[in-house]
Amino acid sequence: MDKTAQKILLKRLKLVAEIDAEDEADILALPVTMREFEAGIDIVSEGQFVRQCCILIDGFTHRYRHTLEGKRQIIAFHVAGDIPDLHSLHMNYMDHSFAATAQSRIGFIAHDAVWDLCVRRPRVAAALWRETLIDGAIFREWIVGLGRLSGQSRTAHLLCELAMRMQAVGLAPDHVYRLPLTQHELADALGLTVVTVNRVLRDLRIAGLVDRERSRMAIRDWDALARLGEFDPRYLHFRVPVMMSREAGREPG
Amino acid sequence: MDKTAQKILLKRLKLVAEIDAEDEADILALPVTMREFEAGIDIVSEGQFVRQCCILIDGFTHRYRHTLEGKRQIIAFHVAGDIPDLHSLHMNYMDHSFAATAQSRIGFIAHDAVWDLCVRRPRVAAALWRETLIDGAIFREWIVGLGRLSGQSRTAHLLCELAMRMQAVGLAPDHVYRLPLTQHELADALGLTVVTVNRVLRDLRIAGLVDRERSRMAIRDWDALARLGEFDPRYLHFRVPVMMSREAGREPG
DNA sequence: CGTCGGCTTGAGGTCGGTCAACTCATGTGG
DNA sequence: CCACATGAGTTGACCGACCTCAAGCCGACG
Repeated sequence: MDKTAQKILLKRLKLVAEIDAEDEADILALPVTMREFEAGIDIVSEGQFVRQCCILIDGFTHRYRHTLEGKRQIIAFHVAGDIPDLHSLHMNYMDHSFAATAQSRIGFIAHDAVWDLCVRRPRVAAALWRETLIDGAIFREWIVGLGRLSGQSRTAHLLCELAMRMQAVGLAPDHVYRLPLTQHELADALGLTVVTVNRVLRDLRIAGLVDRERSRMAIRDWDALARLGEFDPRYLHFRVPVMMSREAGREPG
Repeated sequence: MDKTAQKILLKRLKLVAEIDAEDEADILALPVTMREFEAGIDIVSEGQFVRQCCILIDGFTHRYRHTLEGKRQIIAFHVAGDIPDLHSLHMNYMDHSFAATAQSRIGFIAHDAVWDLCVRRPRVAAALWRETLIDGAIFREWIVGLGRLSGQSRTAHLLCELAMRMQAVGLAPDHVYRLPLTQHELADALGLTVVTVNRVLRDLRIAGLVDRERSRMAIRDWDALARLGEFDPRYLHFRVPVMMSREAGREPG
């Protein structure tokens, strides 16, 4: 049996906490059901009561809500290894929706199995708890951005955040990564409109900070972009600091 | 020895999870150190590495960050019973500050003691985890508001949220509660300026929705305010639904 | 009784929204 | 192979919610 999902989960949990051999065995033994979702499809919808968690194997997903006026606000983006609805383990009413941004493979793990694991392996429980706390730390950062930063800065911040999170799972070599988002989706995450996002991206491109074509995003001047976005990666609470400035990140030799 | 802090914690945890007699005994046995803080004083500051959690006994506190421009964004408000920095149990680097809005009594509990409790009492660990998840759910709600609602709606939403959270701990009878916030602090929470907040509050008062004088906040028309703020309390994930509309909330007889 | 912090209000500016048109790449069917 | 539709991106013109600046007000307090 293919253990892709379990291995990705394991790798992620090792990134946020200490995991020993016994923990590892139990994680690898988790029963996971795989499913594929096309872009734009809801994986879990607001209002549902769920009995399983999702782990993103590959692809790109987001969480969102609509206002009564029909405006959409994207609350979070998720990349491979993320467990976007882990919170449902404790609050199984979904107060927002979770959808595939691009085609995505999702592993489903029954809450019962996760509970069981948490009871037997407190260290894993701690790691999962920590995962949800990092989720929360990212929310806080978005609040600061939405409340007090300009559209430009917010955009810069988001691009830095995604670059760093993708780099952590090996998906953003040289600050180049696949960002399968329309400008409309970016706008709904940044609290802006498509028109503004378009202009912001144009300005960032002209200033030589980023270079975007199709779903490929390239950060050309990390330091400048991070400065503009007031990006301080410590809020991501990686166990091992990740260096991103131009000078760093190259293997010695 | 006075067990005020432990009792408040116990009451709160019972609100979010099932707690049995043994759990209760261990919670009441937690060592807590009390301290008083004046309004405006940092209880924990950004950048610190902390080794204890805080529980708010009484008063009013908030969490905040500053942008490089010096603008402040308030990330959360906290009322009696809240554990504002519970996340520090797993991520002891503080990525934001935590301060007393009004004079407040705070109980400090060493992380070690909480860890110990979590290991011995998985049910309590689950309750605490759940607490942090509700914190996160509130962040999500704020993101939606900051990104996609008007200043008016955001303000209405915040006033509803605080009313309901205070009602849950018995501090908002008849939708009247103590809100010891300056308009400046409200503005920094809502992503607005003092001037705008002033005008929004005036309009809400004129429309007969709220009535505010000094630090006393009275919601006059809950239904209208909730509608304006698109306030759906399910995101607070109370175990027992709280009814707030005009018709409800009165004791029968 | 003067000062200070918070509240209130007016006048004018701006960032980002709205509306609308055009381009461009992709895909589909005749 | 072209006609056409579709969806994303791009740009201009105008508008409005909210910001900035500034002044006056009021109660608390020394």
